[in-house]
Amino acid sequence: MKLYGKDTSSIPPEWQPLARVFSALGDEHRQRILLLFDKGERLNVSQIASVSTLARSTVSHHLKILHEANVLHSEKIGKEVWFWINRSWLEETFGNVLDYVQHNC
Amino acid sequence: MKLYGKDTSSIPPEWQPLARVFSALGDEHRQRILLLFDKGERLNVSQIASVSTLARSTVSHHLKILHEANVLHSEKIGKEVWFWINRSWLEETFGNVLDYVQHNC
DNA sequence: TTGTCATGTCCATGATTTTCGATATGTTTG
DNA sequence: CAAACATATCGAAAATCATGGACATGACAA
Repeated sequence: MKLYGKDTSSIPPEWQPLARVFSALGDEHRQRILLLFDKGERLNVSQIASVSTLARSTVSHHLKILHEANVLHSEKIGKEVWFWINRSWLEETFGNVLDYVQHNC
Repeated sequence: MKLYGKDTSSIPPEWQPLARVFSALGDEHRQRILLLFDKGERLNVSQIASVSTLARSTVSHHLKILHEANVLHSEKIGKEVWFWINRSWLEETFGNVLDYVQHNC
């Protein structure tokens, strides 16, 4: 059994950024938001909110979580904030997970 | 913008098993439990509970969620229930995700 | 059969997260 | 500058989830 520290109360530091991605994606609304993006597309908050059943402020909250987990990039241009998928981070993250599974499971 | 249905209130059916994996892994205690397993190792509930700060019934609860998400296999042998990582499912799942990211993001 | 052990389930409490409306901030436009 | 707009943040209510103790079940051992 692999133990990091004396018990299971904490995640090894190198797994923490990854753990954040999973937590961010562990919500149906956020999963659904991600699936909205076409390849390379950028969407602003209004566009996302307009196809959502949620209030605008709630969408904003979910976008913040996705952004903090590095899943989405964002850039403010004028009044609007544009979001797009952080492809390289997701590739790296899931590449590492797949690697881990293949070599350690 | 890719829309499944009229709004963002549901996940396309083909994504649902995957969404369940993310939800299951979106919790630190469950992430930590997974990291316990050595390559090919099987662990029973007592072993996992003994290195956890959580009560046995709570560990049981988390194991159930991981099992329902297909992340863990389980088999009852005598009094004990043994759990092990569903490697092939995780490989397939994260392989698909990586593929999706590489071709659609 | 009785006792013990490993685990699961139920229930009530507490903690966390989600949610929306109101308000605040910063930007463009008239 | 004032109005209109896009978004973020705050705060409180609602919903969901995690948690542990008590009890139930099922297996083995005496």
